[in-house]
Amino acid sequence: MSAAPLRQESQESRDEILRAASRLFASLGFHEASMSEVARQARVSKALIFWHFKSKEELFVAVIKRLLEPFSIDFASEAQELDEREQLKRLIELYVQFVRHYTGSVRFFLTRLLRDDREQEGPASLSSQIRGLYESYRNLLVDLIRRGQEKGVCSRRLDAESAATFLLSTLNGLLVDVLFLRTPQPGFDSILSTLDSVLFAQAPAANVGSGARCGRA
Amino acid sequence: MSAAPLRQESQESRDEILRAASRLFASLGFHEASMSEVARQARVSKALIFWHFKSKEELFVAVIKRLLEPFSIDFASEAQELDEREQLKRLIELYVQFVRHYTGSVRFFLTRLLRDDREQEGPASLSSQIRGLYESYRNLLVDLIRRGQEKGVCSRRLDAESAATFLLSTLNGLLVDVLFLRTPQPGFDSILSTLDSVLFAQAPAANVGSGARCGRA
DNA sequence: ATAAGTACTGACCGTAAGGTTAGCGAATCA
DNA sequence: TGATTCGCTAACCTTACGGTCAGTACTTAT
Repeated sequence: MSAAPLRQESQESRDEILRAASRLFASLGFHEASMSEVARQARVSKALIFWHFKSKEELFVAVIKRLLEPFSIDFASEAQELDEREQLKRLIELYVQFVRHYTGSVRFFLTRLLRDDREQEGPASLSSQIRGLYESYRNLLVDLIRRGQEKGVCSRRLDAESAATFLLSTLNGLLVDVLFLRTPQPGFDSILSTLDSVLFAQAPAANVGSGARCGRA
Repeated sequence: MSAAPLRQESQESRDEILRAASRLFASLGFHEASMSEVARQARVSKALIFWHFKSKEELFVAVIKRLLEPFSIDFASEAQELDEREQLKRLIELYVQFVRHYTGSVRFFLTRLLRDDREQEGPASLSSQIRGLYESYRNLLVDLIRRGQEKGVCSRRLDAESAATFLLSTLNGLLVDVLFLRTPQPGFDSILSTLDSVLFAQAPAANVGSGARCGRA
């Protein structure tokens, strides 16, 4: 917000605050994380937090903004020359990697999505942003599957929309396992290879046999 | 807890409190729901709550206990004479119905699961109870699939464990859709029928059955 | 009748929360 | 060299929380 140039100390303390706040909001949620604790962990006075951010809400928004950054990778631009099947696999891999890498943030976002009822949820709200991100990932999948189907790479048993929904559903189920049940990724590989065979099986599933394994690393 | 017989008034106010508390805990979570608000909504004095339950924590536990009750249906006892395929479909249907019917409670439980870190999580903790419930549902699935495979009703492409994991993963994904993204279950039916064909894979696209339709109004 | 216990309330308490204010030392600008 | 702005803090304010307590009407048991 500040258009004026900041001295370096200011930036440093601001960062320290944001880092502490991220940690606390992520592990405790908005309401249970107190400003005093943020101040303690950032080793600054509580008043300084209110000098940088005019309210707890504003600090929260700043934290969110920071956490959302790594999500904005431009999927589309990467892996342009791969065929549809490989691109699809890459997308799935990205999803899995993302969840594994940013588990804390993802948990945080999910907590927000769970809490935010249909309440006044401005288009700039966190929930909306996350839903938007999710939608664009989904659209990428649909496009890719559709193109794959046109070229005969993907199974045509389902229309592209349904296939994407199914794929996402399974991926989200994986996410639930990791985040909620904390199972040490149990059927990860087998699930992914099953997905693979559902998506790419030309012939009806019965005779896919061994060729469907198409293993991940 | 009170072994002594209660007069009726006592039971009524106790129920009223539990009902208000359920509502508030479910929509706001433990920390944001205040005892004063519970008292207000239950139309009793705050002190009465502390007469019935000796702390907020204890009230919370009582609420949980009550919310968990409907989950303890004995799946195994019902639909005994159906064949494996039908039983499996029934189980899936139960899951879907359950999520739709107890959406509030499920959201509440998920919130808890998200929050409870590896912290002191006694075996009697809510998280453990939920995980236990989930495990028994899963075991039911594995058994059923295994029996189905022995009788040649279920596809043998995956071992029973993997198939159950896959099935659950997809179901949980559905749950994510309903709870987090609040999509008006778009691919519900198509997902279920895809699942069906993966599990039973003899003939593609045998519909998962009228019971699973779960039509929205 | 009376003593004991049940079901309940209004007023109160200590604590911790989010947030404010007055002011201090150091850098910046005139 | 002042005056001003920046980066920061200790102390404080208000509010709302979980929880307590003294007391009161009503029921039951003796």
